[in-house]
Amino acid sequence: MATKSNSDTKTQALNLAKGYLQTLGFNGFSFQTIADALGIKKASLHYYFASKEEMGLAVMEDYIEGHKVWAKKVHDLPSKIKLEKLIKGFCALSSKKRDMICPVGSFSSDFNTVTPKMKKKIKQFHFLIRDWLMETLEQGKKEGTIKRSLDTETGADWFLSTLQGAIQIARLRGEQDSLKKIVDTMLENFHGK
Amino acid sequence: MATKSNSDTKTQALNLAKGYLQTLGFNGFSFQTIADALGIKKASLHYYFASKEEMGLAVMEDYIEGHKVWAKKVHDLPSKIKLEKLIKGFCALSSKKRDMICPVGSFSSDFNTVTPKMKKKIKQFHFLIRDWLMETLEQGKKEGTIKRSLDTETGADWFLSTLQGAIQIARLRGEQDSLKKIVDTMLENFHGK
DNA sequence: GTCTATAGCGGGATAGAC
DNA sequence: GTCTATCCCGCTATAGAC
Repeated sequence: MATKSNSDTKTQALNLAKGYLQTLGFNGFSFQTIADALGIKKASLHYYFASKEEMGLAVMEDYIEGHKVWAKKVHDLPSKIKLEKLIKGFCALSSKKRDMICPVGSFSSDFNTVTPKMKKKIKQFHFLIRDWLMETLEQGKKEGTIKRSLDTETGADWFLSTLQGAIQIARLRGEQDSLKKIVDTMLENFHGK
Repeated sequence: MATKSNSDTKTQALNLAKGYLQTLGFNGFSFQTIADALGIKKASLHYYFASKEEMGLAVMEDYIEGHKVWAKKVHDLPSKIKLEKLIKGFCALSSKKRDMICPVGSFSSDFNTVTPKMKKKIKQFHFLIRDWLMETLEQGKKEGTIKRSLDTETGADWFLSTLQGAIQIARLRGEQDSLKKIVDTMLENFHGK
């Protein structure tokens, strides 16, 4: 309560939007959905967000800022721990009854239906994570926990593809065991001399 | 023209639906979209498909039958070639201007918005491919092209996750180089003693 | 800041003529 | 088999009262 209230309507709406985005996709929820959850009328939401696109952009911006804050927090940790923490974040999404997928992945099918501005923001978030992953893999190579033979760029892309795909497949199946096994196997393959 | 015409309206509609599914997602196209492409009215499509759900089910059934036919065709080939052919199929989706993603992946964000029957069909298709992959990895182990140390189940899941994620990321970025590099790196990791 | 009311569109779906 | 016409619904968005 020192800085910003977490319970003001705009913040609540934003958080609800993030949840719905990751469970139903951007086209799977509406102002009505959020308004119902908040107990207000959908027209009232336009006071905070002029359009759904604007809300979508705010949501993506929130993810971007969130990652930046998180990245600072883990900055001094060893690569191995950082990667584990990133994965834990992904796995938490799909755990028991949350039924969420990765924000970037949630746009996978809707991607061709959103505005150019939205596309740009989604890409921006994707590349932010990718850059962080590349740095972290480089760090791991220096620390001797990541194979030097693994190309950093391809490694980061493979890592992201695997996580994004595995979390979707886990939800499709309604289980999380596969996700954990895939991730463990991937890490074993990335680790080494 | 011996068996079934490929140009009858129902078949054309089905093929259009498959294309739109993989580019726009299931909720991203409508009867109107297909009707426009065919040059008929949307009401006429209800003559072939009672509902959109029924059309969706027919689309998934078509993928399932298509895979079964394909699997028979490649049945006697070595594992290594089979895997390459499967991957080639995936990569062809995203190549130049097709802009498609994998059918299963196209439901990733829409999954929680479709009917139980649809969910079941999507799962059925997913497990069909997965079973085929597991068999093919086993075959590869016998033929000495796939590492024996790789758990078959986890390997198949990892393979699928990677492909599904990588093709989505390639489309997001508007390039295909990453997809090729990821796939090559994955195959290198799967191959071995 | 939240409301009611309404406009305009596009979706799925049906009835019935041709 | 394809058409017109129509229905009902949910969506985004706006205007203006409170």
